[in-house]
Amino acid sequence: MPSATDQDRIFAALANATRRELLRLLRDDGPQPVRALAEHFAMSRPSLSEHLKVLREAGLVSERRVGRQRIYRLEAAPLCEVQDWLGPYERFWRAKLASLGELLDRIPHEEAQ
Amino acid sequence: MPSATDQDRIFAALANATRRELLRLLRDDGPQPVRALAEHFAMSRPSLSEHLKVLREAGLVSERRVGRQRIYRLEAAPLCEVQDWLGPYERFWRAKLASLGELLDRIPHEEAQ
DNA sequence: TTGACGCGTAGGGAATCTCCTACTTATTTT
DNA sequence: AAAATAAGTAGGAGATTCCCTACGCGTCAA
Repeated sequence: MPSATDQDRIFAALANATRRELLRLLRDDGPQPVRALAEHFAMSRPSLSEHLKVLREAGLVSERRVGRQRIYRLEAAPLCEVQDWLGPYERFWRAKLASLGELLDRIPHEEAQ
Repeated sequence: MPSATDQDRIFAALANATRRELLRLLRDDGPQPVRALAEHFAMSRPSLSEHLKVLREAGLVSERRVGRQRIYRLEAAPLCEVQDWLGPYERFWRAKLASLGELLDRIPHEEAQ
């Protein structure tokens, strides 16, 4: 493949449970150095560094150096792009949920008889 | 790896431009047999079949046999799950866009001077 | 029934992913 | 200055991805 698009990089970054958990930690606990993040994983620290690199290259986190630490911070902008991509599909699952709703509405009626 | 979760399968399925384009075609042009889908790609048809398999295993498409054709249809429910996953991040990019908005609001003022 | 069609599966090759254990670099502490 | 700390990089093993060609299976047409 010639070159990955931004979208490719974003979706690929999200396609891994460790990386999604990293994003969640940065969201819920705020910016943190690598060491603090690493405490939540069984994985080796260098492996985690590489996951952070993937997130960085997708624009999902940013890094700022403080002494010998590197504080990682969540950058949610690329997720906005995911949201936008999702938009045109929304009516499809709304349609599904609506017809499920109708179905569920009918059950109590029948039980009431 | 022990076993991929539903989320893993969904995000991984979306992490490929060909598969996202397949979903778009099914969304915009409705349910279609493989042959019709294949016309939009330079790729070999068997390769496309495998992409469809990945989408099927993620629950993003369903298949129904009609004669010797298999009609694929978009199933958007898993995308609803993506939407839900995105929810807790929303306030982060809203915050970013808001402060960008303030910044942009200021420019015309300064130019008006 | 023979051949063409629509589609999936098998098997394989190149590239990429995900993990590891060293090792390097930069900074802080003693 | 030496040791310790924080984190990235190098290199490699094993699994997975993504593409291909060849082939098998079921269905329809001649």
